[in-house]
Amino acid sequence: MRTPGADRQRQVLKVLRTHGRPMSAYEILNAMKGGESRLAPPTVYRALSALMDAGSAHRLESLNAFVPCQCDEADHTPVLAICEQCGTVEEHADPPVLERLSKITEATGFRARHHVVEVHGLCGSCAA
Amino acid sequence: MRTPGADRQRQVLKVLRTHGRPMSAYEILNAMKGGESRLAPPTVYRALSALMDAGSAHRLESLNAFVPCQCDEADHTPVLAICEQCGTVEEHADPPVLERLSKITEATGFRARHHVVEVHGLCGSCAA
DNA sequence: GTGCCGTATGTTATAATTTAACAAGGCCGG
DNA sequence: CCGGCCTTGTTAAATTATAACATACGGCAC
Repeated sequence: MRTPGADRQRQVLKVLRTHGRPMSAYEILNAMKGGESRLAPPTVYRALSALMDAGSAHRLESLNAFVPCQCDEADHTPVLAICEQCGTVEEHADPPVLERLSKITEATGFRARHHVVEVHGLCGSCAA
Repeated sequence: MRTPGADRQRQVLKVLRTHGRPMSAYEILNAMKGGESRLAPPTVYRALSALMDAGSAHRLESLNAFVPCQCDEADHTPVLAICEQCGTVEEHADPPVLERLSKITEATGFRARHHVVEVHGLCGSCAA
């Protein structure tokens, strides 16, 4: 299996959007099992993989969890702000900071290809 | 168990430094088993945890792997450049970029506490 | 010293996450 | 129709991480 079904992708994206917080692959799996009894992890992972390729979902590397993309831009590397208390994730776009990161790493001849930027802290509500 | 033994910590750090590339916890475990037959994952994870608290090791969130800290500063959040080809990791310090990340996320009232910044690409040797 | 308590350490077992490898179904050209 | 290929599904297992339980060590009251 290579290309995950477009229907599956939509289904996963819907679950992610409904939930409103980062979800682990198994949380997604269980949410989807409600409507369909037989469903295995690879199905979910493949759909997630396709969604991420399309930029419709992001993976939180530091949490092993996934969120739907919150902006509409197709291709972008987000800065993700993750609330340690309530789990909400805010998505920011900031090309200059990515540019800067590339510059820093290129000091040694490194060729930057992809950035992972996650900020942990407290969201406005939880910090108040 | 709370505090991992200082001896264990040194042992883990030595393995990490000897290896020269990111290691998974289980790679560390196996490397240590060479000299000592009975050794369990929690021992390694606890030592790693203490090393990271001390800033002597870093976790690569996007690889689920660990590297020894390459600079001497005690407390710092590194920018890690990870070569996708050969696996080497270069460590950079750049407070301004972290500052900038905090600024960006604080636009919504977010209070930044900890940054995860990893750049994937090709190191100088592999890009050549 | 001896017995008790708390901290440090170790181990077993299992949970959670991810992927490899195999199997089955459907569509298209011949 | 039939054979191959692309898509999808499933089983099983590898990898990563932690909870919960068990043990040992060391000080301190007595």
